[in-house]
Amino acid sequence: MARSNPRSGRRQSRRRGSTPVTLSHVARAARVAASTVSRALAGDARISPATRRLVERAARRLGYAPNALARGLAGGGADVLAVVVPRSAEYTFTSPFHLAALKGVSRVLQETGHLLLLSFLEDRDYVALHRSGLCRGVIVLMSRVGDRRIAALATHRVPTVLIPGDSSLPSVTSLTFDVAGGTAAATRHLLALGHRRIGFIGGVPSSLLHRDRLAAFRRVLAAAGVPPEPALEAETNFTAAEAYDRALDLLRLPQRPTALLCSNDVMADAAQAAAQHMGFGVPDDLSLVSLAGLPGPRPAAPAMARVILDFEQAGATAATLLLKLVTDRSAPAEAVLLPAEFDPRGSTAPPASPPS
Amino acid sequence: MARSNPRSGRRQSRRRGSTPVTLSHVARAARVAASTVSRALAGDARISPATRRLVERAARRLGYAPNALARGLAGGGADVLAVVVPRSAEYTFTSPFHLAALKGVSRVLQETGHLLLLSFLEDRDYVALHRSGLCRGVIVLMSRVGDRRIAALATHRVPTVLIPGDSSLPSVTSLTFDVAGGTAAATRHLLALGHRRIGFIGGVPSSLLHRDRLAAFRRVLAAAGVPPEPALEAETNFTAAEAYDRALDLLRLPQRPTALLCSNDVMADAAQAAAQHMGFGVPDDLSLVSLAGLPGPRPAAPAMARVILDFEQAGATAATLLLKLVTDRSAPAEAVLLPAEFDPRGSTAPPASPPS
DNA sequence: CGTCGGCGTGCAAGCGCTTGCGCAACCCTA
DNA sequence: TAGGGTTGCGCAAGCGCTTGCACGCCGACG
Repeated sequence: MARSNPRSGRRQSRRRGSTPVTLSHVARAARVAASTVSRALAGDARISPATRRLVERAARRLGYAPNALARGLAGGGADVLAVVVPRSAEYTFTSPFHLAALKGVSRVLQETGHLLLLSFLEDRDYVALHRSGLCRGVIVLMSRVGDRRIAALATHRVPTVLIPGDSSLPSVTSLTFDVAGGTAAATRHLLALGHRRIGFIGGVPSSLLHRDRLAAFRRVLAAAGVPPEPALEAETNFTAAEAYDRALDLLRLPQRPTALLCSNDVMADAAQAAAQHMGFGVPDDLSLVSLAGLPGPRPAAPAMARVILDFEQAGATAATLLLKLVTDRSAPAEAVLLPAEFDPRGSTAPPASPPS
Repeated sequence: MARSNPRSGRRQSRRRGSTPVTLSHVARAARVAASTVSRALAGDARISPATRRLVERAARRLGYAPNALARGLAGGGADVLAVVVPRSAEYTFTSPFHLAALKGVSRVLQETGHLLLLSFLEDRDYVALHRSGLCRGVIVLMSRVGDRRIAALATHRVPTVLIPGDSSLPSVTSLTFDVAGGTAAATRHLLALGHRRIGFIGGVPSSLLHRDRLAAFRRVLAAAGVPPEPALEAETNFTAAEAYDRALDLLRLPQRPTALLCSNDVMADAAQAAAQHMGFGVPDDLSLVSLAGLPGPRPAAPAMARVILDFEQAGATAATLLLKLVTDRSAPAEAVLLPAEFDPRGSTAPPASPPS
């Protein structure tokens, strides 16, 4: 052990070897106690400026890198936040929405000098992840309703932020898009254009966003006196392929819908392809609305009418909120509602045959 | 401290509170020593099956979750591998190639029960990341030539895998696509079709892949007796926007190229758009080749002739190699060469005006 | 001139875990 | 029944760091 001989340790101060430089090495080099080094590097006000400079120079000279494990063990934890996505890595790294959220989170973490732990938990326990000490808090992206692991996070008081939130877990800080409002606006827009037979191509029933959208859709129709028609409501696994098939199904109905509400851009594009396949033009023969699109221009033509969801901003805000939760464990849970504005564009028009 | 009173601790075994359950809690519950619990849970052969079962049941009953920090401090380190990308999170989460590699890495890590630490290091020290103990090894994605931080990883003996490799660092395990071979094949293909004025829209000069491509391009041209023409070689920052502009520049040349080699699919698509903008059809007026495409079908028409780079496979292999390096620190560095096959498709044709 | 506050440092106790070593108790053989 | 070798477990030391507390030094006060 080099450590057994302080003198030799100091002598080879400029070594580029692989011997890990620890606090005590710095302490010996600076001729102070390890605790003084720890405090000096942490910016403790009790350490005199002279000593601090001494320590800092010694640390730099030796190439000291603090051991996050030890620091975490002794103190609060490492400067790491986790993002868990209850979907496969394959899907996560493909979904524009997940990616946008990850961008936002990453941006904030980088600005604040934190590291990102990414986990695609399909089996692992969320609480164990935090218990392991590897991260100080977790952001859960697109959790499913009734996921017991999320509830466990709450009972174990793990700093957590949900995107979107789960109304059955009010004690957990969450960011939720007002998809109900956006969907309602989109539905009203179609009603105002004269549509009465409106199809709804949703996602999986356990999706929080799907639930909110479907409820809003039904509510607005009911308020307008349009009788509910289950045959016009379809479920998918949020993929383009299934959206395509369901769109085909709906368009082949004896009384086909004159407008289609799709869960997101990817699915709306698929529905448009399906319509095209059947010889229907958008928006002349069929109005199309995407209930989730990222901000910014999209190349497709005609410009799709969409509800805009800024997932990147949501990710950034989530990270900021989590950072606050982590530093102040007693901070109250918040439930932030993010806007989901409907942006009507070229893909909608009055139905071809005017309503009777 | 609940710990001060073992009895009360055992009594509330089924508590859902937030008191962290430690090894010693399990030890008391199982009436054995902490070391025995540690060994039993680690699968040490010295522990009798009976004791092991006892310990396992106690651990499960208490909801014990090992502390990765402590484990890492005492033993080798946490089960975490890091992927560092020397680009912004913004870019990384947008580039299909980076995402594909991340998919591959994630898949392997999930299968082996490891966690993924993601870092977009623009300033931070790579070595410090490892010294911090937070990860056992790092995968560097798309590093630039001469990045001193990569060299530092080697001198500090940090388990590292590079995608792609850097030939100036033979001691670091790396995965490199044979882009030279792919580029050469593509260039020869164009030459065989009769093209003599071939444009090259590359990336940044510090990119390893860019260098290999450009060198191979020049080499093949020289071997065919085509005189070098610097005006036909363009540099970009790998974005569609710059590729579009450079393509426009090249196509406006008095003696415009009859074929274009683009660094990747995104840039080739942009070049096609530029050609279209100028009224040139592909492949009739202009042959187009992408020097980097992911496997699998692409929607664009005509099907782009491409050099296929399976980044997802590369990511998976990198993770596997890194895992090996981590467990066996004395394992020799490997330099794996991945295929980069040229797949000629509809976007190339003989030049409109036959060569003189 | 003796004593009382700071102020700046050092000491030592842990954080939760792994692991080398020692020590019983056991079974087998002679 | 006594010797040896296993087998199964506990003890305690440490991994590198933070932090409560004690202590020595200084000037300032009475």
